[in-house]
Amino acid sequence: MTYNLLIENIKKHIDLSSSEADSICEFFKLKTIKKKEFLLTQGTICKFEGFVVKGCFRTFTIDKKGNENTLYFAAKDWWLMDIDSFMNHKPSDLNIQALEDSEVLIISQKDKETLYAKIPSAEKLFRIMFQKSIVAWQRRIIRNHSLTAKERYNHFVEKYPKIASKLTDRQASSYLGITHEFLSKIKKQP
Amino acid sequence: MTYNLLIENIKKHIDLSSSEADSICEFFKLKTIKKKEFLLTQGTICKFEGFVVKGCFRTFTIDKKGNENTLYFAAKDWWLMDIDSFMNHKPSDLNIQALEDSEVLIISQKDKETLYAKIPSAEKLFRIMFQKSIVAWQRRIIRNHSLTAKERYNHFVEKYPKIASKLTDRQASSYLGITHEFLSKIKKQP
DNA sequence: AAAAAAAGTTGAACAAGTTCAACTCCGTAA
DNA sequence: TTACGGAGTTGAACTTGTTCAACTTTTTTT
Repeated sequence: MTYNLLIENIKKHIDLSSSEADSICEFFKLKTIKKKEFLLTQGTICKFEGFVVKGCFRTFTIDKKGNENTLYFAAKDWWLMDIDSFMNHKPSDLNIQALEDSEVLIISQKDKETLYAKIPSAEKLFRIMFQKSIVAWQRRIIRNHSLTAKERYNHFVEKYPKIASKLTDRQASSYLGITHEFLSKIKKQP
Repeated sequence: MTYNLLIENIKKHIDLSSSEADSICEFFKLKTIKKKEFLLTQGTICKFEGFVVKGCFRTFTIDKKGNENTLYFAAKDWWLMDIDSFMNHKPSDLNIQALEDSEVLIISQKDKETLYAKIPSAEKLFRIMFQKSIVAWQRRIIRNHSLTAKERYNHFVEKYPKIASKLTDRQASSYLGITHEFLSKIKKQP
């Protein structure tokens, strides 16, 4: 069953009775999406939170200079949303695009509120998930400031080999914050 | 009273009865710290979470190359901690140093657990605070990738004028991810 | 008030990363 | 099969930011 992955993911963060697990799962609906299609586009309001069960996504923004900037990739077992747009009901700065045929468990904004209200441990679950997420963002800032582009590339490939293997160089470079031409040159270095 | 600032801060995030507010405040103790003293040093475990009521702090790490890297500044009305060390009871990578004589409301690791257990809305409070924090970290990543050093400097000074005015150029540059020499050159540009 | 230490400035040489243009390679649509 | 568009590669010129060293100014310590 496709909900097992979600339950296992939740159990990494908090202890959960199986009845609670089932109640949580009831709020999520499976959504199928094809390669290159968008789950969210810049300018629209993000009305969902998603958990990837199959495939891979890229979350990126296009800045004033027209450059694509990838915030993160989300493969199987990752969560997915524009947290700012979702929380504040405001137009998103982000695009979320499927890199391959994918499946996501989706919970709507409204259902998320109900989930928090009805299942007390949900607050704790997401509080802990968000804490862990902050740690990851902080580490990325430090890496961006203290490592060279080549060191960042090596770190990325070592830490996320499965995701890295699915990407074009252009996609990887937009995550690392460099041009694709420079990534090409980096990869040739000894 | 010094707890008013904390209560007002909390009310920005969730609705709170005055009895709940008082209960939360009871967990926090005032700590005074002098300029240049450390609230946390790299290698020790962060056993507290803090809320600044007076003064200003700098949270930074020293990398393998010996460079200081500032993760954030925290002035009055800001929260302060090494979230990774606090959460996982592991040695911190961060230093937290007072930039001037300061006062912080401190809650211990243990009391934080008790707070979550005894006051149900605390989970929601910190869940929401962490959400907002993630948005800020994500925006900083995007800025680091899409803006030049000069643009990042201008943004910083415009967005946090009070903090910026308290800093030496060296401290500001270590936040922006550039050398202090280059910041000096940037500031002279027209 | 003097001395010491830390912070800021400047210039020259250098390294890291970008831009642009030309070319190649590959998958896929016609 | 062709041709077309997207992805990767490469080189030359360029821009951004670093390094190091010397110097000045400000702050802190004694």
